[in-house]
Amino acid sequence: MSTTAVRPLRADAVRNRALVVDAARRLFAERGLDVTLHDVAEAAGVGVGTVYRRFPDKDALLAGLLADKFEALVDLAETAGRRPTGRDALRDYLLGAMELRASDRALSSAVLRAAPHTTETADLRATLQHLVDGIVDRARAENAVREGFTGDDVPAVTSMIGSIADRTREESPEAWRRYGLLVVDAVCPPEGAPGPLVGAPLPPPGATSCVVSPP
Amino acid sequence: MSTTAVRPLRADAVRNRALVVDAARRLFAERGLDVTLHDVAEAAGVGVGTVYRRFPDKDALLAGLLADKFEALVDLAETAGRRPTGRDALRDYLLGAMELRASDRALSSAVLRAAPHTTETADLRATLQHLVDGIVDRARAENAVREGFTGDDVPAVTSMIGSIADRTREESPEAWRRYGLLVVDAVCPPEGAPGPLVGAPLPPPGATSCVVSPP
Amino acid sequence: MSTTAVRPLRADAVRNRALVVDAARRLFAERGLDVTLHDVAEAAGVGVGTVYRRFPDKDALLAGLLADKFEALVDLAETAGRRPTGRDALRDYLLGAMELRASDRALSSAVLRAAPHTTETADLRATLQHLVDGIVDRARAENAVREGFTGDDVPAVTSMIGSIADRTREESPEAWRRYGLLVVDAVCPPEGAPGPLVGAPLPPPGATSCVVSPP
Amino acid sequence: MSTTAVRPLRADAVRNRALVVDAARRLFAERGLDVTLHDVAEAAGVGVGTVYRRFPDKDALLAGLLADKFEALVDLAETAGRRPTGRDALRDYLLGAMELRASDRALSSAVLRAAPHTTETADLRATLQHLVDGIVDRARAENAVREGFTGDDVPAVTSMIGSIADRTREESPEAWRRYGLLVVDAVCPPEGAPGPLVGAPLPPPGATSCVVSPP
DNA sequence: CATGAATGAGTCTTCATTCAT
DNA sequence: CATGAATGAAGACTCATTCAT
Repeated sequence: MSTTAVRPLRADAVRNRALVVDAARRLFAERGLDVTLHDVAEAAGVGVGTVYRRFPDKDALLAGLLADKFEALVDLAETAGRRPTGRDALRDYLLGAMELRASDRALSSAVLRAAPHTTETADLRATLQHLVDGIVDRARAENAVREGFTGDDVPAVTSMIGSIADRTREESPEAWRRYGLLVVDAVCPPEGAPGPLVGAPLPPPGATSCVVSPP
Repeated sequence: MSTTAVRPLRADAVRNRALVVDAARRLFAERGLDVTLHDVAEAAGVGVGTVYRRFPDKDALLAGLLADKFEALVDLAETAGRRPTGRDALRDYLLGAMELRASDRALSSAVLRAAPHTTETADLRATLQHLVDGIVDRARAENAVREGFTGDDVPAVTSMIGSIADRTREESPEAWRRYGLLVVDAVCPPEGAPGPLVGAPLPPPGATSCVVSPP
Repeated sequence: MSTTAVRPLRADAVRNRALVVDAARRLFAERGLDVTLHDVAEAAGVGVGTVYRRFPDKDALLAGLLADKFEALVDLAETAGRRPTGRDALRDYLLGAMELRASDRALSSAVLRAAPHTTETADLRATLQHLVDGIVDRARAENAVREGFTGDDVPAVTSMIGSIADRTREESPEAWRRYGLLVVDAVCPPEGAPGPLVGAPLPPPGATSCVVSPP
Repeated sequence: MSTTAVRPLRADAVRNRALVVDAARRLFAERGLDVTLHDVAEAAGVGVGTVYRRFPDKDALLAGLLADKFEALVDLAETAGRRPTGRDALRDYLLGAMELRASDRALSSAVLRAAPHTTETADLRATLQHLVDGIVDRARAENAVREGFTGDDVPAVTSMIGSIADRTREESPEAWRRYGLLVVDAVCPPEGAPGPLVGAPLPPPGATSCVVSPP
């Protein structure tokens, strides 16, 4: 009846789940989807069995992380939504979402998989979509959006940038911004004329040297 | 695969090599990098050993496919370069490159890896880069390019779209065009004002139903 | 296998580890280093994975077996060391070591490899060397040793005989004794004059018939 | 009718066979039995098929090398047999045979296998055995041989030393002499009292440092 | 005859997942 | 409930041997 835990075991479970999720987030972000669940378990300081008790399989674990990300996106959408203009709100949200996506290597891979979508994420998705639609609608009302662009396009442009980030995370973790801004400008142009691209082009894949920023 | 063979392969070897390459291209395009070389061999109708005879390892095979793609890109750049205006040339090339990239799932993954870059691909890359730089320069001379954009940015924007294509190849193989055009417009705006986005937003990842194009 | 386990293995793990070690010892002894770990696993009645769980790779497994043998040698050296004369102690040890070595085909091969020497075996080696040096020193004090022979020569003469045993284990498992005694006599002559060689010459390699002992 | 080759093909064949045998001898001696027949073929400058045309399989090739060695041993036995005393003849032969054996890593491995004995080697073996028996008999007549030792024991003691040589070829290619002489002295003592062992004990297997010779 | 292309069984090793303790 | 031991299906790669050119 009360909200205090009647069964202490539940508390342990919660703690363990958190440990696993934290470890998984860290490892997946660092090393991508190739981490084994043994690695996750070890990093979390629990046995593999415990991981499997909390998450039926690897995909479920990814879904859990995904849920976390959706929460962060919801927060972001709420914050961005408070900007006075729709344009700023949309630009803030897009860049913020790209940033989140860029900070986590596993996310794109996870998104590609069919399985990881649970009811938990479904609910969060719905909430998020609603908020984002609102933001896009406001910006459109200000004539600040490329014609035809809708809230449903947002994940696509975000994940596009994520793929760039995945490729460059090691050498220049901020390289994605150049293309992120390009896309944001294309979707929702800034107030004045867009300036030159920021940052430097990506070193062509396979090149070992890093190109320096042009003057 | 290459015109620079040191010694002409025997007739049957050539045929088998082609079989392997074709099978590999098809399987990699369909199923990504996870295909085993056994699968490739089987699809090609040869033994695994034959695959390993032609390509020391999996990466070498990917490098071979990559070389093919680079050749196609070089062709594309040459064709596009013949357009009267730099603007058209650049837009043609970008869309064409996206198209090529979209048609082959393995390509992006291969590009991410360090190994598959051989001298063969390196040479092709250099040629390609030269052609593309020329195209971008022409377009810039016409003031048709987003300020700051260079030839080195081309692979990045192409691969960005490729990642979209990878996600949607199954359900709607042309979905990438919506975002491809968005990006092309951002890099090199069309003559008049850009119209509305083409196609429909992506079905949000995880959704099972396929959204139909709005009227 | 070792008394220095950092953390006691679970009961079933201990049992399985023993099964693996036993099977490995048997198979390696019978068929040399060419047994696969699948064979070992099957003979032990466990899955391959279990073998790999206990021993990171094949060399580690060999190192484990080696450790066992070193323990046996240490025991032997202790027992032999209790003989009243250094001469008897040394002769006992040499023959005993040859006997151990002759009973296990994998041992020589394992010794040839660089990898299988772990800290565990290193410690045992040190102990063993100390004991053997003591025995040799005692025998030398009695003037019972070939001039120049040291404790460091012991492994060499033992392995020499082992190579003979490897070749003859199938047809006449005791054939090595003839040469073992020859060498022991050379290193540490018996009290009186050495008698005739024991046993019969080896059937020349390649001969199919087995030579019988001369009267 | 004449001894000049009527069929030039035969000449080619002989040349190729020699190329293969030379390459094989070199590679097997250097790297042991693990060399592939591709390596042999390449080193010989011929195709694999040619190797298989000359030698039905790997074992047959080894048998061929073995035949070479037997020829060398026959030469050696003839030379040694010319020494005035049986003692010197036997000691010469034993040491010489050990030397031959020590110079070739593949030999011991080959001897262990059942297959490689062909009629060619069988004949050579017989010749050799006859010569060696003669040498041993002469030495025995001089009372210069350990009682019970026969010509049939010669291969055993030689191969014993070979196993030592195999283990030490890399680091100290002459290390086997210490034990070779020990065994020769045991079989056929020198005129006076045997002096101290020559050379230094083997570094215990697994040790990285090389023990220096005692004063 | 020589060549080297093709074969495919066999080797080692990894890892997602299950289940006894 | 937590643990980590056990499982075994793959996967990448090798190489002795055969056979088409």
